[in-house]
Order: sequence, then structure tokens, then C-alpha cells
Amino acid sequence: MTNEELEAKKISAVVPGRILSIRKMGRATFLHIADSRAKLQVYLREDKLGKEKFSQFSLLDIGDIISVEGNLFKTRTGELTILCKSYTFLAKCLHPLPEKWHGLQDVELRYRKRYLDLIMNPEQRDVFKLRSTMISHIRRFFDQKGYIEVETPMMHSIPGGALAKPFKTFHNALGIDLYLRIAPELFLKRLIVGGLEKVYEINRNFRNEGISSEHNPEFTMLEFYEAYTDYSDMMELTEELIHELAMTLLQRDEIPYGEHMVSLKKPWKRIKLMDALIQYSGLTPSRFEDQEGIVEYAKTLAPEQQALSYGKALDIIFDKHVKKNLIQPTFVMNPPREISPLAKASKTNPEEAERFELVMAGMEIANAFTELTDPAEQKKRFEQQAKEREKGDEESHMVDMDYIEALEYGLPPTGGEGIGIDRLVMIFTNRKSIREVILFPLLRPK
RNA sequence: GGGCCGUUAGCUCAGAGGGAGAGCACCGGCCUUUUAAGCCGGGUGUCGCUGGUUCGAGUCCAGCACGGCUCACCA
Repeated sequence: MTNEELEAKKISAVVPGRILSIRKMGRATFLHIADSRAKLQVYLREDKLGKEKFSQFSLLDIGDIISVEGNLFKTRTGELTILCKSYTFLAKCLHPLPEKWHGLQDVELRYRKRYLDLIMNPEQRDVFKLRSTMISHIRRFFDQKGYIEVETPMMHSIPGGALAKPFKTFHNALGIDLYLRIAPELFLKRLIVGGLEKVYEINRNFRNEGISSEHNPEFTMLEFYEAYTDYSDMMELTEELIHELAMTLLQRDEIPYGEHMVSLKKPWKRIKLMDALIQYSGLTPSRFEDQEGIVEYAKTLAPEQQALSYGKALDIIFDKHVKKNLIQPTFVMNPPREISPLAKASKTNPEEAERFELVMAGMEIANAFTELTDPAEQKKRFEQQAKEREKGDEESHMVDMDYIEALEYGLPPTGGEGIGIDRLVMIFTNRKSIREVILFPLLRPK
């Protein structure tokens, strides 16, 4: 539309926004204001506004929030602009905003004062908008399949469902220790026992471990469980979910991540852990037959680990040498049963678990298995874990007799999975650090 | 926790033994279609903190704090 057409229509508007720039030109002033969706130029003229109101404008600063009323027109450079008939002062910004050319660069300040990051860096807002949209689409996806969303306790008297160190706290009235949950898994499976046969939960988990570009102490996990399915069904569901999310949110199924292009075209690669180890670790197949040798080798990779079992050694070699090579989505299947205490053993090889980890862009994105339903077997596995715990492995499970009792009422065959939402958002937004996709990542207080 | 790097004005940064600086922001003046507006004038500071070396430390050394990258553990 040309300026003549626009002015002829006399479109009047009231637009609120934060002042982002001011260009004073004597008896006229241009400024840009912005709200969460768009930026608009405002044109103030002394003759349109009156002398008093015009001179009062000099009290305003960049960062202040005002509301502008007037008609739309286009300047000679073609920019849509509102000719200000009147303005209302709404909020004062007492601090100068970061500089307009470079914005706010300092990563520490960006995380500590995320509001400034969001004001100055519109692409940061887009990251969090995408995150929000992703989560609502995940809800829609599961709701349409007949799943129900549930909320299970965040405070556990026995932390379970994952191999991780918990945060500990104390309840005064009950006089008991409580742990922030490391996973909702055992509660969700109790619900399957109760007949809620398709459940999911999207919520925070807390793990008292190191902080890195892929780890925040609190992170968001999607977990879902469906009765009468197994881990193969979970693989298909995962492909469908993530592919659909990409098509809906990004309108494509190939996503740039760093120097790589991650293709989500189905079907995704499936490989057994042992085959992945042989293919990527640089060790010959015969080396893996020497179990003691493998354990010794793994110890050189992770010197802080004390007693290493063969299964754990394989896991360490995988994390160290294999994972980073898996850029395209890959289901790494059938890890050792001994490091999968909640998963059913494989029918074809009882030393393996019916379990997979989904690796993408070198990061573990999901972990799923055919759930172990046998209460006696589960009890044995917990007891084995408890022994590891006594040996000093703080990440082993405690024995959860209440969960065993739930299993004794009959858990139908069930497939279950957890997907790390933060990491998925990282891939979808091409961000290298998990802190870029968490609004307020944990930092040491200054 | 280990290694490497960083921390100077509100923001983005330069300064690497001897006057604490630039641009933006801010303050004052000029300017009625500008847009990284322009022109004139103004520096607003615990150089992260604490010690040390030195006649003299933003600069060299040590310790500490916070952060980044990376390794280790985890998802």
C-alpha cells in the first residue's frame, strides 16, 4: 500500500510498547517502540502534539513504556509509522538499556538478567516461544492418542526411576527426609497398574550432579507410558512425535545443528549397542570378548570410577567414544541388562535389556524400554543395585518396596520412555548450550 | 572437581610498568520525514576482590570470587 492510500484510509491506532530508540530533530522526534510481537516507528511533531506535551517528551528515556495514539502513514523511505496524536506514559525504566548495536553480549549477564536479554535480543524470545509451542504440541500429540497428562510427586521419600544423585531436603511436620525427584518413572508405572493405561507427564527433574552445556540441575523431562506396547512401539512413536514436531514448528525435517544437518526423515537408524561400540570405538570385536580387558580400558577413560562392571565399562566407552559420532537420530538398542535395572531382559539374549537410547547431534535425547513387570525380578535387581550403593555408587537405586508391592498387583506389559525436552529444544533452535534454552539456568549467586 | 581463557564507564570494547580511554547510552545546545540521523559541548570509573613485587600496578606475581570453553559424571 502506498502512503497516499494509507493516509486516505485514516487508520487510527493505539499502540503500547517499550521505547527502543529516539531520534530528536528539533520540533520533531522519531522513535521506535516494540511490544512482544513487533516494532513500530512513531513520529512526534510539536504542531500535532502541542508545545507542552511535546517538550514533556524529553523526560522520557529509551526503555520507558508508553502508549501512542495516532494515524498510520508511511515515511518517504516507506517505513510504516504512526503519527502521534497523543501518548500516555505507562512505566519508567530507571536503568539505561544495553547498547543498540551489539545488544547484551555478556553471557553471564544474559542469564542473570534474562529480562534484559529478552528486551534486547529478539531471537532469544523466539527460542522460548518455540520451546513453549513445542510443549503444547507434545501435549496435543499425546492427548490425540488418548493419553492423559498426570502430575506425580516432586518430593520422594525414596528417589527412583533413574541412576542419579538426588537433592535432599527435610519435611518439618512429618520429620522425614525427602528427595527432589530424579525421575517420575516409578509413579507413572504405578498409574499403569491402576488402569490409567496411557499416561504422560511433562515436568522438572532434579539431579545433584555437574553442570555443563548439556546439564542443568533442574531440567524438563517428558515421560510417557503405554500399556500393551514394548520398546519397538516406543521407537515408532518417538520417530512420529519428533518428525511431526519438526514439520509443525520448523516446516522441515532437516535441521541445521552447528556444522551438521540433522535429518529427521523416517525411519531412523537402529543399531545394537555392541555393534555401535564395534563400529565407532576403534576397538576390534575380539577386544570385547576380553571382559577384564574392557573394564581395564574403561577405567583409563573414567579414572574416578571405582568398581566397574563389564556393563558399566561398555556404557563408559559408548559415552566417551561413540555418542559424539552419532549426529543423525539413532536408536542405540539393547544395552547390558545390569545397567538397566528397570527394563525387561531381551527374549533373545537375557544379558541384554529391551531398551534403547535415542542419540541425536551427539546428545542423548531419550531413553526407553520395555518395562520390567515381574515383582520378584525387580526386587532382585533393586537388591543388586543396593549392593552397588553400599560399595559407594551413589547413583544406584535404593530398594523401593512400595513399588515392588504395586508390581505385585500386576503391571501389564508396558513400554515407557523419557525425552529430554531441553536438549530437543537445543537441536530445534541450534543452540550449543542448555542454558540458552532454559529461561533461568542455575548460576552461583553473585 | 581438573585444565585453559576472561572480568576496565550502564552496554560493546581498546589500553600490556609512568596522564583511565573510544563508540553507544546519559546530560546541555541546534535541527519538523529521521532510522547505526547529524552538528557543538560534557566522562558519569572501587580497572572483579585481597595481598605482594616496584620509586610507581589497570598493566607483573599469588590467592580468592564469578563466568566461559573443555575434561570427568549424568539426561
